Amino acid sequence: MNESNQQKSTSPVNTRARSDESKALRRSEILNVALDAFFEKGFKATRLDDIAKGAGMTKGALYLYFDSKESLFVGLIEEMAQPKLEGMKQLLNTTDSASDAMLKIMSKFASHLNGSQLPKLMKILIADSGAFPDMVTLYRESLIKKGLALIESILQQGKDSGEFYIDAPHLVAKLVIAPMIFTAIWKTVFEKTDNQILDAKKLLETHIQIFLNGIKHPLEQSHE
Amino acid sequence: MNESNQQKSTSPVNTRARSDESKALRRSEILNVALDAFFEKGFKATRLDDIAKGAGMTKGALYLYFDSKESLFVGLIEEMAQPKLEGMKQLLNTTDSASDAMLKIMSKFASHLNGSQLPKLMKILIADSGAFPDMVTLYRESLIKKGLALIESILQQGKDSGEFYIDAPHLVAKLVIAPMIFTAIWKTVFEKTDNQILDAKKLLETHIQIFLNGIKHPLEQSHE
Amino acid sequence: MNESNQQKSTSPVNTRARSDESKALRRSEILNVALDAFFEKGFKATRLDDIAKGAGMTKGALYLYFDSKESLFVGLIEEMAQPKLEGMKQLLNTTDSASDAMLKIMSKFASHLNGSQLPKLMKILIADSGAFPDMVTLYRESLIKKGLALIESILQQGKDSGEFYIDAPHLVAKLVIAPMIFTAIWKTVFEKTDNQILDAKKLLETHIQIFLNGIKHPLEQSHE
Amino acid sequence: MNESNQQKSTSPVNTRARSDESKALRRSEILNVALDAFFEKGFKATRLDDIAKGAGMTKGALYLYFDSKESLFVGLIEEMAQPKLEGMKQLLNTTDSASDAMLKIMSKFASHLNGSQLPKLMKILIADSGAFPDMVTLYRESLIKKGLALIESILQQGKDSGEFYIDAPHLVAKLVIAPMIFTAIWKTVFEKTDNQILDAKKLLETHIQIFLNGIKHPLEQSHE
DNA sequence: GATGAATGAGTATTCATTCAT
DNA sequence: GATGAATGAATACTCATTCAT
Repeated sequence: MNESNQQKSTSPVNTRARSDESKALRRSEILNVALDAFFEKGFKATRLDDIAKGAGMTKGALYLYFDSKESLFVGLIEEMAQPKLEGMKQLLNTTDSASDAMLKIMSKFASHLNGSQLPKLMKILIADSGAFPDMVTLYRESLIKKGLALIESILQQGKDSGEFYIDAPHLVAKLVIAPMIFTAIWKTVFEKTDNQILDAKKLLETHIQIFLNGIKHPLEQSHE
Repeated sequence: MNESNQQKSTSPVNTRARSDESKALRRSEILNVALDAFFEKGFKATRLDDIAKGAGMTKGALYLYFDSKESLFVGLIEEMAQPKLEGMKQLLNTTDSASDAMLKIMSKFASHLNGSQLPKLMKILIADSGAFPDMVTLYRESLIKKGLALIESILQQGKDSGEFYIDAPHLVAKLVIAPMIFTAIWKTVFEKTDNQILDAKKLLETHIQIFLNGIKHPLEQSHE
Repeated sequence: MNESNQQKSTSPVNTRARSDESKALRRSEILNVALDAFFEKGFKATRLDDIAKGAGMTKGALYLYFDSKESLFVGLIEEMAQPKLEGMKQLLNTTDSASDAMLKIMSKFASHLNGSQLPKLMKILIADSGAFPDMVTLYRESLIKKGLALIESILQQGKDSGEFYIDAPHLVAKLVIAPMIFTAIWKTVFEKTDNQILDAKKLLETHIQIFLNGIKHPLEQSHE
Repeated sequence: MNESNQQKSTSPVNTRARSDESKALRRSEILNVALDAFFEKGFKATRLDDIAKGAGMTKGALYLYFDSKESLFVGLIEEMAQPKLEGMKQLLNTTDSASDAMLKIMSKFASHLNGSQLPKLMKILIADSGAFPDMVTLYRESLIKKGLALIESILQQGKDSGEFYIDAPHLVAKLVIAPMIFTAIWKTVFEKTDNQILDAKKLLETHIQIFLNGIKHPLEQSHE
C-alpha cells in the first residue's frame, strides 16, 4: 500500500523506526543531511525544516533524535571526529625509515581528503567556529593535535637519525598538513564557482616530493 | 521617488564635496565594524543593531550608507579585495635570480598576513561562501588567481633557467601559498580557544627555507 | 483491520467484567495524578506526558481511558464534585437547636478542608474557570449552592426561632463559608512560598466562635 | 490623513510613541489588555498575538515595551501591587476608638473591591501561582501581610483597651479579610456563569456588623 | 541627515493527538 | 491493551527593513 518511497532504497523513510538499529540509522541519516545543509548555508542560516524534509520527516520528528539544533551540530562533529585517526597509527607498526613512514602517512592523509566528508566538516567548523568554540576545541584536540603529534614524532625520529635536516619539528609538522588544509578549503570554497578543477592527488604528490626533498638536504643559509 | 537630493538638481558642485568625503569616511568606519562582526559571528548571525552600535549610530542610519545587510557584505569584500597586489609586482622589477625573486615575494606575502585584515576576510569568505558565491568569485579572480599567476611566472622563469627542479608550476604555486592560508585559518579559528600561540613568522620562514631547498635540488624518484 | 478484539465478537459476557473494574481503577489513578498536575501547573501548562508518567503508563495509553486532555479535566471535576454533601445532611436529622446544628455543620465543613482534595480542586477550578465555564457551573450548582442552601436553611430556622439576629440568611450563609474558602486559597497559594504555616483548625474554630457570637446578640446600629 | 482610529480616542494607537509620556501610556495600555487576557485565559493560554492586537499593535512591538511574556506578567503585578496600601494608613491618623478604626478600614477595603482591578489581579495570581512563586511572594509580603498587620494592630489595640474580646489577633485579622477574598473569587469565578449577582456591598456590610458584634461581646464557651 | 518606533515575515521548539506495530 | 514514533498546528521571540518625526 505504501508506494511513496521516492527516496533511496536503503533509508528507512516512511517506516517507523522501532528497533534500535533503525533508530541509529535514522540518526545518521539526519546527520548526513545536516552535514550538507550546514556546509552549504552555515549553522545559523540552516532551517530545521529543510533538514527534516531532506531526511524525509517532519520537523517535530527531528526532536525525537536530537534535543536541539545545537545538539545536531554537536552530534555531527563528535560522530565524525571519532574514527579518523585510528587508521593512521596502524600504518606505522613496521620499522620503516623515517622517510618511508613520512611518505606513507602523508599519502594516507591525502587520500582521506578525497573520499571522506572531512573537507566539508572542516569548512563547517571554520565557518561556525565563533558559535561553537567547544566544538573547535574538541576537533583541535582530538584530531588535529594528535595528527600533528604523530607527524612530529616521525620528523623527530628522522632528525635524530640524521635523515632529516630540520630544526623545529612541531612547526615543520604543520607544514606537512598545510597543503591538505589548503586543498580542503580550495575544493569546498573556491572550486564551487570555478570551472577549472584542482587535481588534488597530483598537488599532494608534488607537495610530498618537494617537501621530502627539502628536508633531506642540508638547508642553505637564508640571506635574511 | 527619492527627492531628498536637494543639492544635485541645482548646483551639483561643491557643497557636497565635504559631505562626500565624510560619507566615504563613515562608510569605511561601518565596514571596519562589519568586518569584525562578520568575522566573529558570521553573516547571518550578525545583527545590524550591533554593527550600528559599534559604528556609533543607529540601525536606521546604516541604511543611509548601505542598501541592505547584503550590500554591506558585498561592499566589505569589494573594498578589501581591491589593492593589495600592487606592491608585490613593484618588488620584482630588478633582474634578480628566480630564487631571490621567490624569496622576496614569499616574505612579502608572509608579512602581509600579520598586519592586515586579510586573514579575517578570508575566514569570512570561507564561512559565507555558500551565501555569496559571487563574492567568492570576485575574491578568487581579483586576488588569489593574480597572486598565483605572479608566483607561477617566477617559478616558470626559475624552471626555464634551470634554477628550479619543478614540474607543474601552476600546482607548485599553490604549494607556495598553502602555509599562508593555513596560518590564516589556524590563527582565526584554532588559536582562539588554545593557549599556545603559533609563531607565524617562524613557521613561514621555515616554509620558505624548506620549500626553496626542495625545488633547488633535483627530485628523487618517488617509490609510488 | 483491527482484529485484536477477540472476546467481544463471540462471547461478550463476563470476560470483560474484571477489566471493567481495573479500567475504572486505572481511570481514578490517572485522575489522582491529574489532580496534582493541574493543581501545580494549571490545565494548559500540564503535559499529558507528565500525567502519563505519573500514572505509570505512556501518553498513548491515556487515550484508552480518556478521549482528550479536556475530558480528563472534565472527568476530574465530575468525579470529585459528586458525593461530598451527603454526610452533612445526615448530621442534622436530630432536633438540635439552630445553634447546635450550625456548630456541627461548620465543624464538619472545616474538618473536610484538611483531609480532602477539596482545596486543590477549588484552586484548579478558580485557575481554569475561564477555559471551563461548564465545569464551574457544575461545581457551583452541584456543590456550593447545595451547601449554601443547607446552611441558609439552618440560619433561617434560627432566625425564625429568635435564636439568631440576622437579616438576609442567603448572604450570611456566604459569610459562614468565606473563611473556609479563604483557608483553601491561603494554603494552596500563599503558604507555598512562606515559612509560617497557618493553623487552619484554630482559625476556623475562632471563626465559628466569633460568628456565632455575632449572630446571637442583637446587632448594634451601624453608623453608616 | 490618518482615519484608521477605530479604537478608543484616548489611546495613542497608530501614533508612534516618541515622548516618554506616550511610551509610558503605551506601556500601561498594554498592561491593561494583558490584565484582562491573563485573567480570562491564564498566563500560559494567553497569546501574545492577542495582547498585541488588543493593544492595537503588532506582536513585535510588544517587545519594545517588555522583554518577554514573563516580564509582562511581572510588570503587571508590580505596577498594580504598588499603590494600594497607601490610602489605608492615611485613614487612621485620628484617635478613633478601635471600633471606629476597624469600621473605617473594613469599609475602605470593601469599597476597593468594587472599583479596582484587584479581584482580577487576585484571580490571576491564584491561577498562576505555580509558575510565578516570586510574584506570589511579592504580593503576599508587600500587600497582604502589610494589610493584615495593620488590621492586627487595631485589633490588638481594641483588645488592650478592653473593647474587643479576642484571643489571637493575627488569626482574627484573617477573618476580617476572608469575606473580601471570598467576594473577589465569587465575582470573578462563580458569578460569570450565574444569572444571580452577588450584592457585594451588602455582603460586606453584613460581615462588618456581625464580625464587630461578635468581638464586642464576651465569647461563650465552646462545647468542644 | 538621523532617530527609534513599528512592522511582519521568519524559525526553533513544544505538545496534544494519531497510528503502525 | 499498550507502546512510542510521527505528525502538524501553535506560539514565543528575532531582526532586517521601513517610515513618521
